[in-house]
Amino acid sequence: MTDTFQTNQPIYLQLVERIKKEIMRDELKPGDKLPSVRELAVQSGVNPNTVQRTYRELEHEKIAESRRGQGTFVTEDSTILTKMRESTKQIEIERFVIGMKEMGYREPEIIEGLQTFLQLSKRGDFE
Amino acid sequence: MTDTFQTNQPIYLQLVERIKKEIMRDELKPGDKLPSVRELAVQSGVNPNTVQRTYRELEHEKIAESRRGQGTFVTEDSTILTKMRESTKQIEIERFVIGMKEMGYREPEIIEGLQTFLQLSKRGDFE
Amino acid sequence: MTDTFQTNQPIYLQLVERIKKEIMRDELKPGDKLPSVRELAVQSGVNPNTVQRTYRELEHEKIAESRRGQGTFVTEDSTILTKMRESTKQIEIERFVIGMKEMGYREPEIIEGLQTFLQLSKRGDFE
Amino acid sequence: MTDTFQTNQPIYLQLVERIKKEIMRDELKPGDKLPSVRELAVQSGVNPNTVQRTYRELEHEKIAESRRGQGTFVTEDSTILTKMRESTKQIEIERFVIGMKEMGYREPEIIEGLQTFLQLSKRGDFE
DNA sequence: GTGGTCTAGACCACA
DNA sequence: GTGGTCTAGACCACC
Repeated sequence: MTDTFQTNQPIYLQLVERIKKEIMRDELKPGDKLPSVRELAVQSGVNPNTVQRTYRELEHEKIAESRRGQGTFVTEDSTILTKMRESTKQIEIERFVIGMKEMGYREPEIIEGLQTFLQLSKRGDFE
Repeated sequence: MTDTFQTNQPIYLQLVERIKKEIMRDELKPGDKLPSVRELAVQSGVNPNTVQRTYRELEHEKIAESRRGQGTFVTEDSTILTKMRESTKQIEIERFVIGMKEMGYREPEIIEGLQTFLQLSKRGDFE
Repeated sequence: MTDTFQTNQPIYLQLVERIKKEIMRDELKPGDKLPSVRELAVQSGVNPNTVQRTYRELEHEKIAESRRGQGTFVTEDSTILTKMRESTKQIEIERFVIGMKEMGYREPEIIEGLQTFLQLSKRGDFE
Repeated sequence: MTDTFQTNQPIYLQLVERIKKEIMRDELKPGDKLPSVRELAVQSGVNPNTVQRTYRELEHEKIAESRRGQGTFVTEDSTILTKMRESTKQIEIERFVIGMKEMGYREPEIIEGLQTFLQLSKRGDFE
């Protein structure tokens, strides 16, 4: 099954994001084995080098750990993972609020806009 | 005065964003003249080519128009500008919500997180 | 001029080390431009991708900064560089002492062995 | 009891180092029997193949010898062991000094840095 | 089987 | 010209 990727962001970063989110959603837990480089490459319709780079990036961020001859694993250190989830949340919120304010919206408008959107999306497109 | 730019996003896009936001905040109004390419280039400490590309992009989105020998101007057509403001808002909200949900947060948590952040930022760091 | 590399360590890391040491010896100063990827590749007789990886690693450690279309530069932030020099020194010393102690040497023997070596190397092989 | 290993160096080499150091500290003496492959494997939480390779390496360096059906033993030839101790010491010292010089430190600074470190570690963290 | 490195060569985006 | 990404394919080291 070949995945689809956006063109504006590097594939390896899109893979990083995807895996991070799987971790944050608890679909991947501390110590879990990630698919092998070659396996994910085939799965995603991507060159193994690209997956390597993905895993290397995750390792650099201490989110995963590669053991030669064994595989790549989600870190056992769950505090790193909860920190990641929390900081990603904060960054996401901050970016959103600052963006909205730079567009001239004030706080009540921001909250209202958000709630309106949530209402609409409830009976509609996605969960 | 040299501005600072992020390294991960093209400078010309950062300039586009900046100008769009000035328009959305009504600091630039329909028909207003933008600085000349050379002027903005010097001001921002950027290559004139980069500013050229910025203006080209704004033109392409019908937000600005160049008049030969006169300069570049914010479009007179204010409906385009209000549309832009509205759609940017929607996109921003949608991206935020989807991002949060992909991290496993549910709607009440999203709203709560946002309000907590607004509370904290009220007595604090930035406006 | 093709360089020679050891076989036990990846080339890209050997390049990283070399550049770090040039910085620590003040042969490269804050803000200096590094050779272009392609240039260093030719100089070192190595594939450009390998140099890319070198620069990417340096960037990850905040020691260098790449600007697309312009080049790769030693960071302007000299505190990072002095910190690097100091911590590398400490690590080197610690690794040495621990290694010697694990071999059963005691402190006076370590210092004596070092001084003997320095004496010998003074009238001899290298500076 | 599972040991911990660094990820950047092969496990079998880390085991080699560990055993060599036990010999150099006289905790293992000429003729002593090393643990069986299976025993060390379980002890260290490592694949038996990896221990095999460790012993093969030690044999190759003439530091240990395997006797079919009996086990693996530290060599009786104590001259090999003293030579190893001496050459390892020299290599360690040389690597240290060269490293420091490549960082731009001069001889007096090297000695001073070392002594400072020894002072600090005396009243402190480890023996 | 696993991950890690490297090359050759292509194409893109930016300044 | 600069850096950045990706592919194809090879070879190595480890478990």
